[in-house]
Amino acid sequence: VLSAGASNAFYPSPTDSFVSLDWTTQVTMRKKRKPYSKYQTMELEKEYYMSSYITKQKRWELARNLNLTERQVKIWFQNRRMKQKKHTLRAANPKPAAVSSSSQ
Amino acid sequence: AVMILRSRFLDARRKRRNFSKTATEVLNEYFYSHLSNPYPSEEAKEELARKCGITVSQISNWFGNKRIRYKKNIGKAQEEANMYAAKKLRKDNA
DNA sequence: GCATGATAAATGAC
DNA sequence: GTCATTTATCATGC
Repeated sequence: VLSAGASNAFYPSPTDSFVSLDWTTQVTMRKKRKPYSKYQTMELEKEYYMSSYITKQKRWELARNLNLTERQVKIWFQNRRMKQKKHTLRAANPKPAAVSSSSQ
Repeated sequence: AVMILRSRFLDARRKRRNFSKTATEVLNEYFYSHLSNPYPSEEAKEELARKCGITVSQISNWFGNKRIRYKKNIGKAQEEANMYAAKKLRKDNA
C-alpha cells in the first residue's frame, strides 16, 4: 500500500533533484502522544482478552470508566490487533540471527 | 474468564542490540541517496533486510527513526548528510 | 550521558 | 476494518 513510487499529499513522489524535501514538513497538527496508565492498559487488555473486537456498547462503557474517548478506545483496539499480528508472525518465523557492534 | 497477565513479562522485547557497522552504512547510503523521498518500497525493504541481515520490520523501524531524527537535526550540523552526499558524488563520478 | 533500536499513541490512506 | 506512517517514550548499549 503506497510504498514505492506512489504519491499523494502526505508522501510525495520523488523529484530526485536537490533539496525539495517535502516530507519534512508535516502541516497537520497532531495531538501529542500520551502514554496510558497501568490501570487503563490493564482494563483494555482485559477487554481485549474477551474479544479482539469491541462492541459499540462496551466501547462506550470502557471509554467512560477509563476517562478516554471512544475514538481512543477504538484506536487502541486497532493498534492492539496489529501488535498481536506482529507477534504471531514473529513466533512463526525462525531466529534471524543478529550481528552487533557499532559505535556512537 | 481467567486473566492471564502475561503482557508485562512476555515483553522480553526491548533487548536492543546495535546493528553492524556495515548494515548502518548500507542504510545510511540508501537514506541519503533517496533524501528527497526516503520511503523504500516493500521490495526495497526486503532487499535492504537481506543485505543488512535484519528483518523488514527492523528496516521500517530504522527508517522511521532516521526520518524523524533527521528532521530534528535540520539546521544543525548534519555532518553525516554531507559525508554521504560526498560519497554519492564520488560514486556518480566514477 | 546521549545514541540507538523498539514500542506505544495517534493520524491518514484506502 | 487494515496498515504504513509519525511522534514521544521506553530500554538498552557503551
